[in-house]
Amino acid sequence: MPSVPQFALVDVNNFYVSCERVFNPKLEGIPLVVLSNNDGCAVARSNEVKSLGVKMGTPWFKMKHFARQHGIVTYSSNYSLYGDMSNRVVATLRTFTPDLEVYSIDESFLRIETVASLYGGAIPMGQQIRQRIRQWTGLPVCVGIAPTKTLAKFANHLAKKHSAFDGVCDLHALTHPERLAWMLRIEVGEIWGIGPKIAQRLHAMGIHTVLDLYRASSKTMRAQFSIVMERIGHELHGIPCLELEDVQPRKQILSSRSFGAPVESLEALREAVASYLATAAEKLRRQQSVAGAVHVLLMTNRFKEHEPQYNPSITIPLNEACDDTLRLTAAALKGLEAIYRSGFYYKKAGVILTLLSDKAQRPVSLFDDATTHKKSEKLMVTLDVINRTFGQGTIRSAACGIEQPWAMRAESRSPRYTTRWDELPAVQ
DNA sequence: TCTGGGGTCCTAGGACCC
DNA sequence: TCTGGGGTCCTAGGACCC
Repeated sequence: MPSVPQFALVDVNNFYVSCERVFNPKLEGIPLVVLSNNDGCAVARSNEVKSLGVKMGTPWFKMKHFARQHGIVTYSSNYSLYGDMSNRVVATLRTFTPDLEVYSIDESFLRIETVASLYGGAIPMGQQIRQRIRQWTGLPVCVGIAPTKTLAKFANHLAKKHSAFDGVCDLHALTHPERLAWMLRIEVGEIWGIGPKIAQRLHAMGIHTVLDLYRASSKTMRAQFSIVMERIGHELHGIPCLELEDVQPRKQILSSRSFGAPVESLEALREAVASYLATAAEKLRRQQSVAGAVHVLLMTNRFKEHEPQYNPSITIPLNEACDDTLRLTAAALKGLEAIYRSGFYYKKAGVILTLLSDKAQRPVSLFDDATTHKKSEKLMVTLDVINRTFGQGTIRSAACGIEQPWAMRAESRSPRYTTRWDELPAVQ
């Protein structure tokens, strides 16, 4: 049995952009961006857009003119579609091995050392993964393979950026001098866990490339930075410090949105907070947790420096932890009323469910009323089933409002092709 | 006019205890 | 003039990820 671990990182290329192209092949080869919520920033860019020099996170209003000049096509984000496509990719990966960690909406880590030989080795297995995902979902992926997760991320970066790898880079297959040569070519900030701040400090210490970091003393790194950096150092040397992780229930659940236009009135804020809370509570029940407290926050527009700023927040503890939307809504609105001040233009509101615990182990308080409990239980199950079947918000509390004039902008969202019967793609 | 949303982990520092 | 030592717990803030 091989004793060296082999991690494979499978990552969809330009995920949101690729999802749009699956259902609209005319977009192939055309410069394309997908915008964040509220049509705020560019969060996904096709290769054509990347080579035009548009950076990740560029505010849309700043690039609108440039986009028109270069024929860039834009879409609002369509999370129903991306979430569903993501599930299909993961289901496809599970046909290769159950030993898998879903790391993000478009990335999964696999342990492949025990199964790679079934496919004729790691690289042929990587190629079959690419081929099968392309055939079953229409999405392009790249695969990085290495003895640690950090190196697998690095290998994936190489597979993406250098066509010589044909979409699959296995670091085991390179000689030691070849690996060092690649490390010399890549900037240290590309390494998983090295963000802009730490990259800057590393530069100041004369560490510019991955190779520089690879050669730095782990003692110095531990002293200058934290245990996280020491771990990165070990991982770069092929000593695994990170294992595949099981899905853990969230420790907090946040739901927040910027408004389509500034909001002043308490009434509108009440609707928004109630709506966000409904989303968060649905996620809470899905992971079978109960919340012990509700945190509510408001924000004014931080980019308008001349306008008065006010960013209050408050935590409302609950007498007993629960997952009931109506009771959580009451707590959230109580919090909102406590922090609301008139005379400000609010840009964003949010709720965070915290002090989460396993519902099955929920402590029963002295004042627990079994009848009320059962009713709430039934009501929430019914609510979730209806909303899952007929679409989010089909049944909601009256506090969420009807017109919702504060709702975010999404001016060019594609149809939810795979999750709504009335938006199925038509074939001509 | 227009600038996203949802997470985790680590550390430092303060409160508090004996 | 001169004011201990050792521990835990909690929180806020900062860093990172996608």
